[in-house]
Amino acid sequence: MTKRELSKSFEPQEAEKRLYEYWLKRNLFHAQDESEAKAFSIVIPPPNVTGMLHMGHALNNTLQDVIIRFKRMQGYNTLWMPGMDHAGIATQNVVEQELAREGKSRHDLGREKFIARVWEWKEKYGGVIINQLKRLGCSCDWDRERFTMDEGLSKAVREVFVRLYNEDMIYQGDYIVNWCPRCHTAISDLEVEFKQDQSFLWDIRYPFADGKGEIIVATTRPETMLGDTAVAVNPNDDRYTDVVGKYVILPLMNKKIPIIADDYVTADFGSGAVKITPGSDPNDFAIAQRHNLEIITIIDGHGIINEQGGVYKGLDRYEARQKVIADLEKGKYLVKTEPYIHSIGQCYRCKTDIEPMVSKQWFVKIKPLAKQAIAAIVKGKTKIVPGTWEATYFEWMNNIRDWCISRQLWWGHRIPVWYCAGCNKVIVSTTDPDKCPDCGGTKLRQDEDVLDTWFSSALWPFSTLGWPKKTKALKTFYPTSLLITGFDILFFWVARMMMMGIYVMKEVPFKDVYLHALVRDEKGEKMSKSKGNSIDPLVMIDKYGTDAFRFTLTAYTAQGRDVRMSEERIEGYKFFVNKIWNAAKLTLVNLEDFDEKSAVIAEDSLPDKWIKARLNRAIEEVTGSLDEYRFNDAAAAIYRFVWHEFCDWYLELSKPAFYSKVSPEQRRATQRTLQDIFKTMLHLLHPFMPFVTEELWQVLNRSDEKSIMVSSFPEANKEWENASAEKEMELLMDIITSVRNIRGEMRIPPSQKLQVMISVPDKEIKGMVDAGKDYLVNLANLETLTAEVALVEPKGVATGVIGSLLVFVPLAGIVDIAGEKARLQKEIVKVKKDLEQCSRKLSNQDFMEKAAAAIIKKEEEKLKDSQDRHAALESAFNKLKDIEG
RNA sequence: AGGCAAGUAGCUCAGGGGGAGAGCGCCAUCCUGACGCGGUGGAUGUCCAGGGUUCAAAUCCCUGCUUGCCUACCA
Repeated sequence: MTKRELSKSFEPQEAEKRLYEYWLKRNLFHAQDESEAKAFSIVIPPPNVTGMLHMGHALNNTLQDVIIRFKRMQGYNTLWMPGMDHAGIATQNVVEQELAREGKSRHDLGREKFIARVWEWKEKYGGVIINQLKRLGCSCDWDRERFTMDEGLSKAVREVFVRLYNEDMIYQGDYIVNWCPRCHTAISDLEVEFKQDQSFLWDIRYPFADGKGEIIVATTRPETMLGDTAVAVNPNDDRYTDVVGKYVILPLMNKKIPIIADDYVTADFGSGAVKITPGSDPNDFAIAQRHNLEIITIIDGHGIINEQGGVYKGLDRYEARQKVIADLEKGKYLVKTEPYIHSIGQCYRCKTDIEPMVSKQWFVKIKPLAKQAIAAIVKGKTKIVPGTWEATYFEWMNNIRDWCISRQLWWGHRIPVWYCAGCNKVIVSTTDPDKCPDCGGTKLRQDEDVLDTWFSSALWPFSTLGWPKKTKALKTFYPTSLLITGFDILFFWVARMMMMGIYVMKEVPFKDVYLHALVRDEKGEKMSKSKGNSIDPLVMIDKYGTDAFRFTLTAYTAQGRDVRMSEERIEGYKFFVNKIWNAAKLTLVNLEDFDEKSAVIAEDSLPDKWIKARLNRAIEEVTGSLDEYRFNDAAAAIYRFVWHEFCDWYLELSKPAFYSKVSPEQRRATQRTLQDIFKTMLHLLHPFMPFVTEELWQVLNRSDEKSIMVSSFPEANKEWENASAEKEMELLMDIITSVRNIRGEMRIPPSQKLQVMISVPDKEIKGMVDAGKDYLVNLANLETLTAEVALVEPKGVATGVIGSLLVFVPLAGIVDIAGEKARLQKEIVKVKKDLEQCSRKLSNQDFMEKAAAAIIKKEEEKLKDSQDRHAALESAFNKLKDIEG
């Protein structure tokens, strides 16, 4: 037998690297395309290729890895599909900035060279996050790693686009879209963030064309008046019924525009009349379509006034505002200016104010897709956890608007549409055409736009598995079992995957969706670089080790709650890792001479039986909690077991088997239990703390298995259930705690061994106490212990009451009567409160008639217990009074 | 403007119709054979407020207050 030793403490930095490589080398993260085992699969929410690991990633991926390792150990053919997202705008920005430092723009390079440059950047710097995920211990099947821009996924994108197009689900048209003047692209409604802005509301006078009177309109964007093509009022607004159909003169532009009536206008806001600028406002655009109004675009893609803006041409939109206001004032058109708070749309990427702009874009008709995606949740084909999110999902899906999928970027999936220069034929094809199918012309021009990054992400659950090829992996792992992601991308991503999955695969993309909360700082504020309150996960990992960090995240993850990360708590769990390590050290020492093969083994001792029963319960709790994605409960259950049951009690209780004289058979029995329990505990801990458990398992393990991560997850063992051992042990623990309490309260030094007497109510209990004598003596630090049925209370003792059992601790020499009286008084007050509460209930007729029988019985037992306790305490108290005289 | 969630120990949070819990912190004590990153013991609560349902409410319902978030955005 080789002697196995552990270093003084666990060294995460060194071990984590070594063990991760060990797993990789043995290919343990790999899932089989085909297997007899049931499949379990998760696709990773692909991080941006430009991304760096932040707390959100750390939480998200820790939770995934916990479930993945749990399922893998349970014997599933487990796939965690990793990969990255090409992040159109973000990545293009990064490379453009790089070019800018060289004094160049992407236009200097041209499209092809620019894209080549982005790929170059990607190879060189992209995907830092993948290595960071490895440091988190993520057991992804890296052999399968995908990228949304790789060949296979690009093919999937084209395939889906063409299918949607052919089925009339994609259309192109001139519509008003959210335009980012800095990114120079359209973005979807979801990509606009609204920010409160302190601004003004300007009232402007529009004189009637016939020279008599005027109409006042209010606006937050005076510069857009240059493109006004109407003024609108509510059709039911009596003040204006006469003027509908008349014309006003648009100030500064000196142009006649009509007054129209539309329900959109609220009569009781402002003057009840609205200027209509279809080219610069989505609502106005809708009105223009209803009324066939002229649509004039006055602001170009850079946010500069164009030739339609007359003398204001060339001015930036904000400069134009100032000049328009000045000119209106000069012309006496400005009625008033009042401070006004309103919200303004900004680009979620660069925070530039959105400029609503009419342009030619591609859209997906979303309603039919949404309908099915709603039905799938209603029917329970996909379950969202926590369920409260389902309402949010329905709300959004029911009010969904067509999805603008074209982006005026270079980096992304170029739209697979070509235009024939010869006959203007529109060719939509999965492969690049070389000639026009109609006229045979070869002068073909591909659409300039690329697709929204989320378009490719929406296909992620099947595109990563090889679709459109009918791969074995697809068959085995689709629909995936679970998706774990933050609620913040419920619409961006989850909803769109649901729609696309159902549309393309005719099956939901995942059975369960677990939405976790955001990670905030201790004060509950969102972590951000600009606020300087963000905690870098990698710094935490360096400082406290991955296991402690992961355990913290898991322990924090209660359903529907934000995670308020505090470094102190991570430190606390580092101590937990250390505790496990030290328990392992003791275990190893105690197992040193363990002759596993020996057939001569005694029956389990009481602590052995007890710890097995407790472990059983812990297994059930951890498994049950993980099955329901109750991560915090799982973490709490295992923490409690390891620290407060195994370490605090079992290791102490088993010491006599190693330090005092017991039979070799008994020693072996305890060694066997110790080994079983410790190993099982490691298995139970592994999904949360992969590294330290592997390290310890390697030392402890004697089987041929390669790694704890492919060994089996514990299952509750019926033979280990033992309610009577739990009860018996509880009695002993109560006695020990009672003695310790007296010792502590009465200031009896720990070094002083005590001679304790116990009065037991009957022979059965006496039997239990006698049987547990060694444990009591050891853990309560006693010199002698005697137990007698109905022992009369001796003089000069402190009394502990456990039901009808009395513990007498002699206050040898240092009879602190006042102290003991105070202690008893405290207890008496407590028990009196219980007593009152209890008897009040039991004397309540309504309670006796209506409460459940079990509750009444419990209440009655409680009463008796309290009465016994009370009597015992009072008697002890009175006896002290007697002594005092 | 609507919607959702939450208000429980000094802090961070579990729990969820019948005896108020954990971790950290705090106090006292202990260099007991793995662990001071430890052991042992202890103190601490108008479970946001008000009303209702119930034999019984921290828990369910209503109202209000506070906070956070989401959706929409009316010039």
